[in-house]
Amino acid sequence: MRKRGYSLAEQLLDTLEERGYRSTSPRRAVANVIAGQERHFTAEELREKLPEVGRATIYRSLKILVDAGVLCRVLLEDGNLHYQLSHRGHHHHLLCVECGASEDLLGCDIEDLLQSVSAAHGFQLSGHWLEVYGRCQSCLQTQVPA
Amino acid sequence: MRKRGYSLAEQLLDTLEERGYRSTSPRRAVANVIAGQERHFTAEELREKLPEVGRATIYRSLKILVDAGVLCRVLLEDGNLHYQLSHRGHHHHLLCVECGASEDLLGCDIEDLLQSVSAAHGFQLSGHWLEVYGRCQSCLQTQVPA
DNA sequence: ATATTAATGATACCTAGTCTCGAAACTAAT
DNA sequence: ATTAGTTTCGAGACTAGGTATCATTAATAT
Repeated sequence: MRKRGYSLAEQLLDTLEERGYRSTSPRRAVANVIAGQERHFTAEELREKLPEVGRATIYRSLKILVDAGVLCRVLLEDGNLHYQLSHRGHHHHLLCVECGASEDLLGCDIEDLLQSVSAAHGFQLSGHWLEVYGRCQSCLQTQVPA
Repeated sequence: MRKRGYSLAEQLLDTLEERGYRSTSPRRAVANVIAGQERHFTAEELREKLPEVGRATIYRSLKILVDAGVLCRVLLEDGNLHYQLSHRGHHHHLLCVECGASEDLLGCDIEDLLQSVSAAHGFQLSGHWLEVYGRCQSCLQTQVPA
């Protein structure tokens, strides 16, 4: 839908502008770092990479991006909250506990299953939270190489 | 397996003793409150009910009870951590967002489903976290009574 | 009874995040 | 280009929820 050379960071900023947010230099900095992020990251990590950006601004930006749907919150097994770029729509993550890789879990029947199980209990489903932890293919292969 | 009149609070303390923990008066107080708890509760709520017990002791006790498997951590939709008595084994919760009621989700195929989905992605499953939110039967019924 | 060890509470500390507020920066209208 | 009206900013105070330290106290083993 957009011209070539249109970077991810620019996309993020455009999404914000569409929602009435101004394009400011701290937000550009945040967008650039996030766009270059290969894995999920914490607010603290973002802060370390952008020491010139105020703490409140980091948290504000994260919140805005989550609300806009371009970032999603991820709960790690240790209970820590991370963020990662979200691919369109509601989904869940497969998180590698070794290298931190994550994959989106799509096209599976979890939603339907939950719906029917809830109904069986007389519950009207309103939401759910699911994270799946494990070891990814490449970590399994490099493991015990001797 | 035990004599009659054997209360839940006593069971909790026995579980601790079996694990080498001493039976102390703060722990008895904690066990009594937890045993009488009908819903999930926060560390803070426990603290309010036991102002004579030190903060550190409250948290230490909760940790021990979670490790022992008699309590489990529950993540609410608002992101807050709660605790509730766990019925044997690994399971998930249906949590009513209106009244706070919770039911264990048992005997469903979620584990199997996750196992096969993970395998399809080349992941070796090590764990997962699932909470399901909604409205329970009785809240649905009392809703809009006019 | 005594020695040993575990557990306690007070308090200091920490992490992660929110709130406040005057200053700075962005945008739109002249 | 200036200006007016907003939004956003960062510094720093503050908060919630939890952990670490440690001298004292209490529970158990001998």
